[in-house]
Amino acid sequence: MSSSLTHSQPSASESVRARSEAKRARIVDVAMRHFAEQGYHQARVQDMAAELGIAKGSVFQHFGSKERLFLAAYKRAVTSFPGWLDVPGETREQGFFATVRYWLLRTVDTLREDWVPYRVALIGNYGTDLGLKRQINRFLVNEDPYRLAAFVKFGVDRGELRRDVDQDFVASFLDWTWERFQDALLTEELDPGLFRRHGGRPERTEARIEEFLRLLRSAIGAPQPLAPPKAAPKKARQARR
Amino acid sequence: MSSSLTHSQPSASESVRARSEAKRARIVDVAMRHFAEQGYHQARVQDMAAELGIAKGSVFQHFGSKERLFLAAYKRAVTSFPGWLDVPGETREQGFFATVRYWLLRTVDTLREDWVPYRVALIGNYGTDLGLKRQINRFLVNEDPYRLAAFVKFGVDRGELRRDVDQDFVASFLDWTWERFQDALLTEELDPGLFRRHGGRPERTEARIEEFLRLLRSAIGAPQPLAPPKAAPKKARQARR
DNA sequence: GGATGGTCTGACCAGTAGTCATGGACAATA
DNA sequence: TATTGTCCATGACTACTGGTCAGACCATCC
Repeated sequence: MSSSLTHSQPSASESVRARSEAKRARIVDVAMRHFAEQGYHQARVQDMAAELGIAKGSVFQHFGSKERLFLAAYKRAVTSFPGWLDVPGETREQGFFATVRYWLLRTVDTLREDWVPYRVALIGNYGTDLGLKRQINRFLVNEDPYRLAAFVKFGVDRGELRRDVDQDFVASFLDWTWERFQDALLTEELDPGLFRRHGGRPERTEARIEEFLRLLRSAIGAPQPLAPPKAAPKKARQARR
Repeated sequence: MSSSLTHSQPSASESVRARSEAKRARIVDVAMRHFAEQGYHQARVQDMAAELGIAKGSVFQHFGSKERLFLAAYKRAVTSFPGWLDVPGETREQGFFATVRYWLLRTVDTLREDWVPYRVALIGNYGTDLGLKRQINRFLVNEDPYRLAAFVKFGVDRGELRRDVDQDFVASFLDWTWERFQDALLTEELDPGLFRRHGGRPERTEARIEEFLRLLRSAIGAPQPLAPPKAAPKKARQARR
């Protein structure tokens, strides 16, 4: 990116640089909120500048275009999320699907505290131009911010995931279903009507999660995970109406 | 809007109505192409009007806003697609997953002939505002244009789908995975780089489809599709195709 | 012919992303 | 302290778009 590291100027250009960096960060902060609250197209660069107490032109001087500003906000939002394997050691020891469950349960709670980054990610995934989406995708492919690949490898190494299918494909499958399910789950309270199923009662959330995990395990789990002599768990069959 | 249907005037208001309808149809036709080629935001209402040889104002008179114009285009695109069960009787008899395979194979070919409706659908799903997406979603929920519910019921009735999970949830799961896989598959040649996996060789398409079907069948298929005939099948390890 | 109602028009408006010449703040130098 | 040069903030400005509307236009109906 920059060549600041080659020169070891102590304070001069360094502080200037830090100053500029700090300003960029402030702008991105405000931009995230605006994008999250208004959506990409409704958000006004002018409003962000006003809130920051700076001129609109400054924003463009720093980011060049609204698209790139959003991209910066998107990247910050996504990189602020933890990776798949950033779970308590205890959960990690319980394995792959326990980790998936952990995140599903956790995300619902986390969301209530701070939904801004999630909303920005959502907008990046569904609510911008296809051109922007292409750049977003490139970022996701190159950076793998959630460390999905390592997570799948983790599952395979533990023998929890099937090996008769290309590992990348398993990762994709997890990615697809996880993302859509999470969106359905989260937007249910955050933005009702945005995704398919509209009626779900919130108190059924945990049951839905277990249902999802069952399907997911069937799909990508290793063939016989429950073969050995477990003490016959009485599978409650009350699911059917 | 108008109360023409209450009066049974034969030709007068009827022909006017037809005329108006025809014009709307022409506009939607052109709009579809423009949206498909340029994307939602890059497409200019002015350009569409110019191509049609009419004034921009007329477009707005008929549709009120660009959003509603796109919505009309989207609806036409989606309803132009066949439903899940609109397959040759032969395929239908082969069952649920054979039908899924049929559509996966078929869509790739169909796309090359006419990619406009597909592109419009894609833009509706990923490349507009969240507000528009909400309306799109409402349409999909209310109309179920692909007859997904009936298709899933078909699979359940045939005993090909598992019954221990809510039927709606199975439908959602199929919807999610199908859509993402299809997008990945189709955009691979149509728009490389739009979705996650970028490297796939086109000649591997059929293999990928079989891989997908295997995962899908594991996820939502009935537990033991190959149990009955043999006396004591020893837990077949190999997933049957 | 004249009245009537809907349709088309294009000039017009409001509002936004993006530009740029200007000027100021600040650090390095003398 | 004065000078100089670099970078950045500024806000007036442009280009262009979606959207509006009063009136022209036109087909139908008395």
